[in-house]
Amino acid sequence: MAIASENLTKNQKTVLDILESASEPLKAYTILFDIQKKGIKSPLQVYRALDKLIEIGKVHKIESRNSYVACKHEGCNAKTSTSFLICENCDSVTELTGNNLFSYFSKQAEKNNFNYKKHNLEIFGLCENCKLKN
Amino acid sequence: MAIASENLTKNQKTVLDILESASEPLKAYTILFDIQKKGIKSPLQVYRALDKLIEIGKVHKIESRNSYVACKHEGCNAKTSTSFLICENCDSVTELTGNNLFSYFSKQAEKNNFNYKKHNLEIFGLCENCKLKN
DNA sequence: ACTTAAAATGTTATATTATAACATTACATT
DNA sequence: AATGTAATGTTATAATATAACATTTTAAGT
Repeated sequence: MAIASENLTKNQKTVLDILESASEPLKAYTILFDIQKKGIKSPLQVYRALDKLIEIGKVHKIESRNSYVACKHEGCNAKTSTSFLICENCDSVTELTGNNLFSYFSKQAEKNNFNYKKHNLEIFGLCENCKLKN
Repeated sequence: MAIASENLTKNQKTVLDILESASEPLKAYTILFDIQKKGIKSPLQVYRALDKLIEIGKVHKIESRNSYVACKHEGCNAKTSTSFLICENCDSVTELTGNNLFSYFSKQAEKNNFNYKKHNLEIFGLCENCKLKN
């Protein structure tokens, strides 16, 4: 059975909480420093919680920034594939959904006789807010 | 004026050479160990060469693997955006080109009122060779 | 309830990836 | 030759992530 957020362990909940209350992606050591009062003392405890949360799809990693973000989509199937819009000005991140991405990438891969399994897409630019300001 | 490969410096040439002769992406410290006989002694020398090569578009970074690959496209405009097919079995990497990716991502971004600047796409799966073997 | 296997934890140490700081050298353009 | 920019060399250190191992918690079956 899939693991729901209800039966997360203490450490996992602690890490997920801080990611969910953050408006931007957080780095592992930022998470660590922020929750040391809650009994988490070592990097490994953070990384282990992150690994689990990523595995069940509640958290995604932004590879180009070594940072982590909570998934806001209820039934997000991004356990494997992820697609983000990343603002270069304010570092905010929006997750793209929709299977059109999946089918588009499958096709691109097929053209090269490549068997698509999953993907990671990071689009950089300016978010709506920052577009207006500049 | 754009910097062509002819006027690369010694360190830059050394690093580019090893990347071009590799069949897979290489990690920075792998590069370092492989070229210590050529006078490069410190990580920083490798990273500086990589930075320059990336800047001029001769090398791209595979973010999810912290590794670097030489660009095989003559007039590659991927100084900013990159798109890869990455084989999970043999770690080989193929770079995708074509502006259809650009226009597709622009559209995806626009749907979210996001001003597209560049992207990084990593598609994971099985390359043609490994598909046949499995 | 007891057993047991799997998962999670706590802890210390260490590996891996990348940059800071600063003095020096090469080199193209005046 | 003078000058400014880029590149280099070197040492130290920052930032990111995992190894190893002993212990505890949890969940599932009997």
